[in-house]
Amino acid sequence: MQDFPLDQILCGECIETMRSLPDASIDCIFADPPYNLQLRGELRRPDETVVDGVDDAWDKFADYATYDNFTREWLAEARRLLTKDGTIWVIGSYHNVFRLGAIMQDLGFWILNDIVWRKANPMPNFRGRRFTNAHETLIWAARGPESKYRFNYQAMKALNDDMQMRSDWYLPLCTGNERLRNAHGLKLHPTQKPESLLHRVLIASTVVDDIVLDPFSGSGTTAAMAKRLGRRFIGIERHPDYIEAARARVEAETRLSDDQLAITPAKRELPRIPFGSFVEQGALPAGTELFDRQRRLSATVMPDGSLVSGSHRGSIHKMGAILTNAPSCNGWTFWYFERQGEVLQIDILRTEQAQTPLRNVG
Amino acid sequence: MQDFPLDQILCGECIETMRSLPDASIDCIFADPPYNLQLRGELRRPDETVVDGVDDAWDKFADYATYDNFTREWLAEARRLLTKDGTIWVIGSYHNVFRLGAIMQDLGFWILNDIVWRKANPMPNFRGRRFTNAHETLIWAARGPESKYRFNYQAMKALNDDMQMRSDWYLPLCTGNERLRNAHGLKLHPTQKPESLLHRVLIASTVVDDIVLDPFSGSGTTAAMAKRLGRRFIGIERHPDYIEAARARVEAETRLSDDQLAITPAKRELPRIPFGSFVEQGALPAGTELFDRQRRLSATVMPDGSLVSGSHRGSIHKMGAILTNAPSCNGWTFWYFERQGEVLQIDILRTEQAQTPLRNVG
DNA sequence: CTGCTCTATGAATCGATGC
DNA sequence: CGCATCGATTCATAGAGCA
Repeated sequence: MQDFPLDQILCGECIETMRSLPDASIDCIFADPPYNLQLRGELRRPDETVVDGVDDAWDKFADYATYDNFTREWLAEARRLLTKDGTIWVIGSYHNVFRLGAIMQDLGFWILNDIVWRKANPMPNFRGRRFTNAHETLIWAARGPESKYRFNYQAMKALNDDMQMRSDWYLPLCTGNERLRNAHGLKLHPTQKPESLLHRVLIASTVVDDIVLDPFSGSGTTAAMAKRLGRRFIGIERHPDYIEAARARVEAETRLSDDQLAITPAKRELPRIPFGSFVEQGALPAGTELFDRQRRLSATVMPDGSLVSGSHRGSIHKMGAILTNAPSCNGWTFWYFERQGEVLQIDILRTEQAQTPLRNVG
Repeated sequence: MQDFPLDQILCGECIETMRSLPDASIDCIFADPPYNLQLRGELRRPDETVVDGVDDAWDKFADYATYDNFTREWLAEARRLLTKDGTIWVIGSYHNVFRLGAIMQDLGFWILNDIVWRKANPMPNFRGRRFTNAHETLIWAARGPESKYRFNYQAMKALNDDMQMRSDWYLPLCTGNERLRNAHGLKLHPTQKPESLLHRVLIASTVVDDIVLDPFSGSGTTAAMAKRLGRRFIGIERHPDYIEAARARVEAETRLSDDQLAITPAKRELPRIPFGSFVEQGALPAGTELFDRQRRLSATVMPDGSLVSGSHRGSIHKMGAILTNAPSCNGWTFWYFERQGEVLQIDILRTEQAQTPLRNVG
């Protein structure tokens, strides 16, 4: 893989260029494919040619078929490039998103969420004939149903005032200084995506040094945000104007420092501390009584870190499950103990330990 | 058309029963087809209670192809039944909505909007493995690109405090007293839709006496709201329990008077929470009498959130101004209503709401 | 009646690791 | 691969119950 084109915007056709990359080499894909259907009363094929004289149903179907074939081809390549546990984001509007989603399912992708980007400042509907088209849809999918995909749950929660991030995101359009412009001061690219959108996508589904591919790179928002957030990137784009602007944009971008890149870690990724170590260290000596929140159940701590209650003996988890007749139980949050007259959840021991330098484990 | 089954819930299979109806006989269709959820195991909340998921036989399909065939068949029938200028609403989630949309396009439907129903109180993601699935999608489509479809633009604008109604709608789930229950106090139907959703759909895309078809009638929300709003309806349902409950529900429903049903071109006004959203959600239902502090003036609430008094019609602000001969008026503090024998300023609705933010924007 | 706490529940594709 | 074990994880509402 010595010639793997990392941190570059490649010039070429999307499908052809993807074919030059090896299997299972990409951690995450963000794709903003052409919509190009039924705009301004004329239909366009993905290659930008105009479909003429289409007002019967057959021609329309023929045109959908052309779009579908193109879509199936690039999505199949995308799936080949993804690692086993990789995920893909595809953005679209009602013109094309239903075709995208159906083809993704047919190819074996496993949809995880559909995300609604609610635009803070959408263009109004000037003729008053429809609802203001105030959103676009992102499809987030794993390579397949068995993928152990990455989702930085705690980071998303932190981004949303410590509440679960929902599937509807309220973000402004890309305007003002963020919008790339040509020499005439006109917008360089018709559909430049806001950096905030890519920020959330990358923070949610990738980690530092992951490789991110954008097969329709355009103005380079994905590449720029990947660089800023310490991810590696590959962009594919065929228009020289866009490539030139995107390369300059990436060049001007600065990678944040490692400190700045740290996100709220998932608890399951923190070092595991066995309950027994607190018994060993005397924080919770053998013989201590534990009880549940309502103080209806109790158990005694044994020297090996197991609990005993009546004729039952087992781990903090197993004993919680047995005594409540539940299939499973998180003992850390189920059991309480008393310290200096205060009733405390045993999970507090792990929290306290994480803050003190005294660490024999992990 | 003498045997045309108006204002009835028909018992039968969806496709077969639709075949018995004549071409071009329906003005508007609302369809809530099976979602093909593909749930695998049991899901528990963090407190170990079990989530009552959708495990009914009607939602199980062998594979995508089977689901697609079913979808293509009923949608083809739906298109045959629609008048030339008729429109259809189809609701779904990411499990099925992409297949619905693509097949609709293939059949010749012309998508007008995709509407996002943002749920005010969705079920959280209990395992922290995805974004909270906090919305469902409605596809609104005309029979074809040449349809001169109906869109009550001014009514929608009036419902949204005189700003264009956007494609993202924020509405609560169907819970509490609105939810139909069986003899055991359990929910009768696993997916009963809120009345506020159908209220907005019908006010947006139909007029009084239009014929509305719901091929998956279920608990009868479409039929009930059609009756209340003076539309004619046909429901199709195959489960006897649902039919029985829906018929009783429709029977108990009252049609609003013609005065209350006239929707209007409204004028201007601004603020944060649209007055109309309280009408939609039933906090201040259409037909409610409002009056001023001294109870000298009064006006009636219309389904689109406007007020009518004598020959005057307008927003809560405009009507306050007109009736007092003032240049302007803050309708929120001018109008009062009665609730459980208590006289309350309508502004209290916003105060109550502030604790549970209900807005279409922001 | 009031105000507070407690409980129930909603269209849900909802583990990871080690033996 | 199967199986056992560890242990991570929830938000908005409505309504009941209680003081």
